[in-house]
Amino acid sequence: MSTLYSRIQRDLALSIAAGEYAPGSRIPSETSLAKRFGVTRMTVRHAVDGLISEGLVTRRHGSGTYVSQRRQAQRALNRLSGFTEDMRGQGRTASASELSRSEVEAPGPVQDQLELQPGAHVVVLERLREVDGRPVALQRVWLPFSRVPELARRSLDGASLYDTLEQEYGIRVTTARQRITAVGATDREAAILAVAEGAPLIFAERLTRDSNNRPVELAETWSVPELALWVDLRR
Amino acid sequence: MSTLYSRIQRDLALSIAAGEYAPGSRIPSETSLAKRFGVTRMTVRHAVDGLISEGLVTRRHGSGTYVSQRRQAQRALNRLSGFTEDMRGQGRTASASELSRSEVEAPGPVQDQLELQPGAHVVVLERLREVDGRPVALQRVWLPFSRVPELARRSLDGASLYDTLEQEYGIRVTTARQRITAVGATDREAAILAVAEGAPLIFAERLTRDSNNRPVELAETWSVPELALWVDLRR
DNA sequence: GAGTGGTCTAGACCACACG
DNA sequence: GTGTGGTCTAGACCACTCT
Repeated sequence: MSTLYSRIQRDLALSIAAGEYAPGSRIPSETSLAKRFGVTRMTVRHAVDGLISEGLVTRRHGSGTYVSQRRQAQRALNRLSGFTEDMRGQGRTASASELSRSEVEAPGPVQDQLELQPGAHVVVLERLREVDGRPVALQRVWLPFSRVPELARRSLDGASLYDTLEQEYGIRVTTARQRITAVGATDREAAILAVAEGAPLIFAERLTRDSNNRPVELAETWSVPELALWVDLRR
Repeated sequence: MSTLYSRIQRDLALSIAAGEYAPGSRIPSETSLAKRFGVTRMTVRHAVDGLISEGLVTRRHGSGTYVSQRRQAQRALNRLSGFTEDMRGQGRTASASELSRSEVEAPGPVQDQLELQPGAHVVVLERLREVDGRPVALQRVWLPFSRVPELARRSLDGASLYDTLEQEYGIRVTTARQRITAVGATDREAAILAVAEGAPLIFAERLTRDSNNRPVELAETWSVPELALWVDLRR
């Protein structure tokens, strides 16, 4: 983790967040950054590549590398990342509180998507996500009980789910397929997220897989519209 | 365009498409590919980086680089493509009818996003998208008038906007940033899309750029929830 | 012309997976 | 241990932008 390029990437990201490099302005050239950090230009390029995939800067051939315009709190879709990680990258404070935690027999659709045997059990977590103190998303996560039995009992307490999966179970999530649509808030969702009943919400359903391509997690997320998603596309 | 890495990337992509490297199997190591193509490993890595962002392969540290499963679907989903093209890829019949077409002074936010001078004019197109005969999306597109003056007068008549831009104006769209959220239908949107007023809609705002990174098109799309979006993610 | 990013070389050592 | 990808060096030349 503590590679040179990732530290340079973080340093630059912090400078941008601190306003040292303003939106629309040019960051120092790759050559000068290489000199400043005492590395080669290739290493600086690797770091800047990371900033680009974060959406923080864009390159212009022959001209320079420019800080992107300020965005609202948004979730990047290009990378599979945890919620907390995402918000931190945008200079925001994210927290999570656990609403419920249980172990149940997998409902049909969940069983299908997680590729479980009939009757298999799942751990169900419900978490409320907050950004800068305001509730922004309600999340329901289904995990195969056989792979993470302890999670049925122990609270995550705001810890990153992906970190926990990796550190305690050796499960590394690598890919996901996400479906995104719009729904009207039910009375329960409205109450939890402090919006009107029927108000539009972003609904995302994500099936995450590990490095062996086995399903790890089915996550359903209801987000307020302010927490827009964004994605960069190439032709 | 004919850089070494892009040719190697294309060669490998063709080999995968031809089934020479089957899904789930390992492609040759970077060292051996470097030898085969007569380049350094860094150049091969650049090519493989491209295959990864296309979703064609995944790397596993210490193990190898493997051809992804479900590759056709991934390609279609993570690529910048037109609406008609998108629907065709899902086996559906898409059509478009033009609701309005005009030339106006760019409103402030549009001017900002398209990076226009104050007072610059834009062409505004409104189209209704239909799939299998049902209205599914209302689209409003803003284009800099100075770049596509004739579009203010001539109907597209269902022709692909991207094809028209490329063939008649030599503008090749290459990248886009898309923001996705949920909104409630206004009375006009409700009437056009045949949903209730206030019903949840998917709202996507897309800024498309050409190969010089200059803004080409700002597109706003209101879609019915049935027209969900799919995205594949990698960590 | 000067400065910027885009590509590429020819090596090196490290971290990880697997038999 | 061997082979794989991950990182990094110290240069070089080219393509593009801006003035």
